[in-house]
Amino acid sequence: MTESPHTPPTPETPHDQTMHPLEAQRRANREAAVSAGLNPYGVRVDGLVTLAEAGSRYDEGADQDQKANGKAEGFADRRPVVKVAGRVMLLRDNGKLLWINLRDASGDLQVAVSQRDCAEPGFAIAKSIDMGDIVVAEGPLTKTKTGEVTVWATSIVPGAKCLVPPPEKHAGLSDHELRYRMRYVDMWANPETTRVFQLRSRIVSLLRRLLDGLGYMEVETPMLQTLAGGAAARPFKTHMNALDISLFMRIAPELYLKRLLVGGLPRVYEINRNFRNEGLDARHNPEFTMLELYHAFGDMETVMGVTESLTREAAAAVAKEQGLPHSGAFTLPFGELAIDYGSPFMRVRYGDLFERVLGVKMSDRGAVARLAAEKRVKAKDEKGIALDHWLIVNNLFEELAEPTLDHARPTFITHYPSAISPLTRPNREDPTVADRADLFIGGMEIAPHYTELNDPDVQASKFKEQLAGLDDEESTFRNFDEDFVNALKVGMPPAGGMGLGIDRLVMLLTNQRTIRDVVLFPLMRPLESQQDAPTDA
RNA sequence: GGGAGUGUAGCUCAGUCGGUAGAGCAGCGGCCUUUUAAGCCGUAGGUCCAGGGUUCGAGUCCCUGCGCUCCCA
Repeated sequence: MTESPHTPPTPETPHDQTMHPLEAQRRANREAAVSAGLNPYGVRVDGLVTLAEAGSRYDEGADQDQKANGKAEGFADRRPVVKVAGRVMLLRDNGKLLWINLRDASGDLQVAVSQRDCAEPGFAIAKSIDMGDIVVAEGPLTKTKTGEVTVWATSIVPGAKCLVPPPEKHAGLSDHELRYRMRYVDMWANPETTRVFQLRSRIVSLLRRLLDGLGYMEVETPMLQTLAGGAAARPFKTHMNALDISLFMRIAPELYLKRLLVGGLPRVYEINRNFRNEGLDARHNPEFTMLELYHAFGDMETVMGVTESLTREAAAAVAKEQGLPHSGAFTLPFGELAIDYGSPFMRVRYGDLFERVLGVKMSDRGAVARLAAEKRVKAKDEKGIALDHWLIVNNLFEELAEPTLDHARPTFITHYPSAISPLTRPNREDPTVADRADLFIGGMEIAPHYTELNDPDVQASKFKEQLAGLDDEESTFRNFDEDFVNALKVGMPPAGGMGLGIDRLVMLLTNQRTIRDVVLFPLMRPLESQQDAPTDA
């Protein structure tokens, strides 16, 4: 990669040999603060208000009064005085009057620095400011003749020097790679980025508040696990020196949360990171956030109700925040869709949808085989061996039936075939279908729901079946969880369980098309200069 | 894993048929006390992702690799 101010210097490339001229210039400009006796990196400042708050304190009457009578003998200026800090986004230097547009996480505000009204060294500091610097300004609020609320500075002090040239001032930072690698620039160059993460934070705290109100207790279970259970995914493996054992980053908290039901907690949830050592695309980041919850003496229906109300409440909060309708059949935009979160979520049985779209019963082996051939849906594995009937059914379902769902209506698909839900409890009335329901919104799978298996003997045999089907590679990280089966032997109450993908939910509610836009620091391939030296392990 | 696109100044982007590397913003030197992407005059800034090939000549064409983006599995 070519040398640029955006390439962090490494020990092997000292500053003085690689410094970009634009950085050198900014270092020189930094000296203005030093020679004025100020620290270019600032000091503690008390009494700051956000830029949005400062702007809202503008007093029209006091401003008019000042403009009319300001020069009169003994006139008292009643304009509110504010102290603000922000990053310099725009800078217009008219010689003896400078216009500075500041930005913070709350918004933007203009500051005027007049040689006549700003005490030294403030004016000298203002003259040395570079775009991207953080400055602190204080002064009364006024409106310019074009009507813009402005802090008329009586003092300016440095907050922090920006030695790296900021992005272009109108086009901003649009290069996706740079945006993700330098989120700390993206966040102020593109205020929309900060807004998404503010919403994400509010959504997650609302979910916690709602769950707490419903009597669920938040818990934290191991992220480092000796067995990577609870889902079918490849784990990240690490090593613990003290005990000289292998550990896995968890792929799901499920088996620990269920142990807590055995321990007597009636309703538990965890909102935390899972890690899966798999692909990386618009909907997958190797670490992602999941809300997983369990409800003792509930079932699939119980937790479906919880998911529906959590989703609706979160959507309503986002809609309200944006000044959109948030009751009745209200919607939020997602790409081209207007997703209806207000109406009751749709429900469709897997088998009914299959039959309606494909015209044959999923249990009709002959018809399914003919249909797979006709529709050219995968019916053989890599070795050319015919797939199991139910796998063909699922391929047909995922390719042809699932896409026909109305993406603008959140929909639960229920009654999955037991044959493709190996770890799930079979339905009491019809054991060929499983007590499992998946919520789909906007074409994305958001949350699976289960009536949990709590018979230790059934669980043990399902573990064994699963292990028998593993290839050599899978066998290296999957194992029989004796202790979990032992917990079930102690006795787990019947329960409903649910797992809600927080990143995908946030994507939907904030109208972002990729998971990288809702994860603050998405995983990126490291730059060569930032790679760790190879280790022995 | 497959396909498509893309990589040029700090940033955002042009670069025609293969013929001297371009613009805007940012920067630097001036002027300017009500600007809104301020304006005006002047000025500097390049490993065209990397390596190889074709050619008198490659940012441009070909090959290989790498990064990133999008789509598909």
